Amino acid sequence: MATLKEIAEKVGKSVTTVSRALHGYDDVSPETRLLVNQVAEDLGYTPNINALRLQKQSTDTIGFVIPTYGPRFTDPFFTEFLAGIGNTATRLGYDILVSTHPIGDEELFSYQNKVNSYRVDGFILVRTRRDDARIKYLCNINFPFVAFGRSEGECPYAFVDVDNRYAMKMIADHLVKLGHQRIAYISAPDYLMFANERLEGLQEALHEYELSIPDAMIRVGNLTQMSGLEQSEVILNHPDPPTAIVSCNDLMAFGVIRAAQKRGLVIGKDLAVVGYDDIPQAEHSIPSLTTIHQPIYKIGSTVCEMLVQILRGEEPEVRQKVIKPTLIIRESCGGHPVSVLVKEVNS
Amino acid sequence: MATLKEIAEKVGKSVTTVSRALHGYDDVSPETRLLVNQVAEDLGYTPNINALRLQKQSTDTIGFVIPTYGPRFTDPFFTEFLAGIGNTATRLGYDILVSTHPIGDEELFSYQNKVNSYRVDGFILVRTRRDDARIKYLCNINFPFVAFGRSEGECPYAFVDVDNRYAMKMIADHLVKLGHQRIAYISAPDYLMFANERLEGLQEALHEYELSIPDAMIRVGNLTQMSGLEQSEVILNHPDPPTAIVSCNDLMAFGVIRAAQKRGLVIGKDLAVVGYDDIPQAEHSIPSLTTIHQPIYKIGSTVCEMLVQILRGEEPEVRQKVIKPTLIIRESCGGHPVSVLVKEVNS
DNA sequence: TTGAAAGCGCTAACAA
DNA sequence: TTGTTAGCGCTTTCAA
Repeated sequence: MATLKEIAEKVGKSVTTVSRALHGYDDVSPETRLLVNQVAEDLGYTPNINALRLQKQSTDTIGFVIPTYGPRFTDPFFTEFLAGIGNTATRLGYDILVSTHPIGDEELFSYQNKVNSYRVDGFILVRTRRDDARIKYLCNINFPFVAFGRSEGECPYAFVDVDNRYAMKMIADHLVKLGHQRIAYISAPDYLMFANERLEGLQEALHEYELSIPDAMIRVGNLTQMSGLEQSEVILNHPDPPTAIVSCNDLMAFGVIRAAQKRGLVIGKDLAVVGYDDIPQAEHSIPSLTTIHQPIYKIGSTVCEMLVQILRGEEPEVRQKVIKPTLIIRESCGGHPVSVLVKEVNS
Repeated sequence: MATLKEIAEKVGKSVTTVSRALHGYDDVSPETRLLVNQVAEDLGYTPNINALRLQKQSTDTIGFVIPTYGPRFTDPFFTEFLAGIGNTATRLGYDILVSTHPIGDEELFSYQNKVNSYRVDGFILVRTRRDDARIKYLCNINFPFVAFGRSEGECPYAFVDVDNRYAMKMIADHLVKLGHQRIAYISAPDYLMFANERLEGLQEALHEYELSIPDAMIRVGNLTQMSGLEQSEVILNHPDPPTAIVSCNDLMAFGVIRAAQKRGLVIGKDLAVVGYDDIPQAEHSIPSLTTIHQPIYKIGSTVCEMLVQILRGEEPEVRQKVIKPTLIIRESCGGHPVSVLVKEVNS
């Protein structure tokens, strides 16, 4: 409740002097400074953030619009990412203004509104699209942002991304080494940049082995477990079913496992399954899931740091970071661990 | 970039008149109003939110501090809850200021800081504690908030809660009906209000059947899958192990399942497992999990609505809502569904 | 070493 | 129907 004015009155000095004393300027007498600090302390003075913001025309706030798919929205990705940017933002003195918006045309309003009303100084973007209206808009008006993920188009914006092609190459190597030739893939909608990259990456990697994925073995899901289940059923119903199914995220991979188990297939023996994300339950499921690990928390934290650097006018050394993910080999593709486990479970 | 002043200059009127025209006051000539609106439109005028906030001394912003347990933080609860409050807040014209903070003493600073610097008009609290410093603080300074969950202490604050005792009664009834007598429980730290209520609820319900849980059969986990696994191992190593294990959340229940399967127990036959939360994978896991369903999205939405009502000075009809959850019976406790499934899987 | 004045963008009481 | 004035809380230039 305390304001500079109140302190000024108590101290018998002007508001200006109080302000300067509090900021440690050296053109204030030691006694005044001491007194001012004392009184400010007593009154529990904290600057009014809105006055500050109005005055300096910036908000020290970062916008983060979470793209949702529906009310039942629980992708574990977001909490971990949010923790990454949240903790970092707090550390650097920034607030995070979060809102949620279903993917779609009016999603952009959510950004425009925040820009126009001076609510935020910059944005963090996730789930980039190949043709991304958000990126185009922000680039156009030259508004600061950092994205997790690349996009098509020529705007040279700052981003952190995971090397999806490299990841798919590791998966392909692994599966081929295990003897798989008929491999299916469950992708996500084509407009999502990562879905596209992963699909292409897998195809290219298999191409090196003179293998390819038949069109019928490529299905598109919506990233939920349910949809992984549905799409893998289509695949498994095929007259010439695959021996391995790669999914572009873990949630759908669990759907695949569920579908396969439903029809009596033993994962790791009759069918190999690979996911992508390494969400916590990937480690503890039965069977545990072979998948690609991305350091989500770290990525969130890095993206946030880069943005703050940009906001502060310190151009970051690297504006485009590409991180190599790791392949985590567990039980769902077979090999030694699985056969052991299967015996245990069925005994 | 446009301000009232600019519009005023373009139109040749005063700032005041422009302001009034834009707000639809009726003491502005129709021509002026039309012109002003026209120019405002052309210039893409949006009010400067910080000026507005400074002027009316409120922020239309709701604070939400997510209590975290560590960097790897992916409780699906939070995204769903966040979607609930986020969508509702947007609809009602409020912003959500999110921050994350590890549970602990300095968690309170995060609240005090936001209050003192006028960053938010009110808070939404989750994961209430029996002795909750946040609640005490906010009650003390009479700052608006609504919580998901009750607390001990005499402050009559507004909350939404799930009837935990009722939920545990349903679980007890179900298990006893299936013939279980030796039941174990994996709880969460005692300071968490819900953990305490659920434990007491289960004990009371079993008491009606003249049953009780031996001390050795009550273990405390930290809500993660890993910890469910660890605690259930202790329980299962007991010379006289239980036939059913109830966990106070789904994540730990999955840990229990994992531990049991590791030692060759068939869930639903050798051991019944019950969770709490009904997170998405509860439905799709193998075996699927019998658990308590709470409408998290709806609760988030309701909590947000109540808070906005309070902020607007409209006292909500009910300040303390208690919701009855539902028991979702699936495969993990056995009965018909499981035996069928087990055959399928093992065939 | 200090203070007066102006200004950030907006609203509102009051006067004309 | 419109404009002047003051004020929200703060920083900063300029003058004393």
